[in-house]
Amino acid sequence: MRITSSIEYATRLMTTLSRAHGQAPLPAERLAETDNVPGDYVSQILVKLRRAGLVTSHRGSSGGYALSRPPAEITLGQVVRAVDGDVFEDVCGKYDGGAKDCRHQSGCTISPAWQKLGALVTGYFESVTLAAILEQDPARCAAPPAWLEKFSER
Amino acid sequence: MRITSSIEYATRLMTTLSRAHGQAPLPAERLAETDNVPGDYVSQILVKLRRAGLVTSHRGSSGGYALSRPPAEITLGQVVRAVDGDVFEDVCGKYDGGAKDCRHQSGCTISPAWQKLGALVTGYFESVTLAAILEQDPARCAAPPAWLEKFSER
DNA sequence: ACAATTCCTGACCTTTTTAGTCAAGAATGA
DNA sequence: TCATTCTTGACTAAAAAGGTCAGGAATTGT
Repeated sequence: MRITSSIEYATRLMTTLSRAHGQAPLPAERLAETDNVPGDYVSQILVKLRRAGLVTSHRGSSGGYALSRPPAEITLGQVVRAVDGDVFEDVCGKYDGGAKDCRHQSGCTISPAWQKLGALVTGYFESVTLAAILEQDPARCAAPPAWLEKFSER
Repeated sequence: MRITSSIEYATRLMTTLSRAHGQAPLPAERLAETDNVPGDYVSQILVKLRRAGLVTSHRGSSGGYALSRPPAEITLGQVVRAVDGDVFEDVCGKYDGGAKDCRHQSGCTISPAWQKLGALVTGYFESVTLAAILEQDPARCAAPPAWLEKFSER
């Protein structure tokens, strides 16, 4: 389980754009330098962000990209969905090993575990805004979530 | 972000082996049928599970695979690590866009977000045992984790 | 001892995804 | 009008995922 380059790049770009919010738009090339994103790749990512309505673009000299709304109103989840489609892909219906029906075998015993994981990841992504990323204190929220224990109860 | 086929298959196999715990070992072919895992692929996965010490194998007729310890002492995390190496891969040092140093740009602003996600996912995997998967009530633990809100505080 | 059963090892292959490049064109502002 | 900047979509290379195959070694039942 991993963060793809697109997501990593996109979040870098979005945090940089957050810092520049309210100021002049930043050209793609400038963003590529600042965030160390491969030159031509950055455009592809920015296009996806624009199509998702997260950034606006302006052509011509002194053009570039800017956030379409304040950093506090953009979540990591929106960024991830913009570039990768889904935050957490559904398992059901895949890996059926040739079976016609969904073979989440044995009455779908494990399906709830994936669903909970999906909800956990999705919930996290939705709860984190760009503003929070910029402002947060890294020391906060370090404690392990106590509610997780419930799952391992006998 | 998704569950790979190896992980899905491995967890199916492990739940089936959990049900058979204490009984005669199950041959790979039998497991393949039961869990709808492609015939020759199942052996590869079982080998990894064995090398990780999660299952034992016995050759010869009436041989097969069995859990090496009770279902309550095996976590999803152990299964995932057995087949895929890591539960959550580190982002730092990757996607540096040609830069020599780790370019988690701008003083590693986003790195804490990935680390928290990693801790969340890892914590979940470690908290879930095979016994819990078999015994749990799907209705439980459905509530969204309240502590997540802390991250989005302004 | 022998044959059937079952695991073991590692090479091999195909498909999909990831990651990135490139080029021609259209809009914009100075 | 000209330099700047975004737009579009095709293209490609490398890696990972997903799966297959074959020859060999151990074990058990007879």
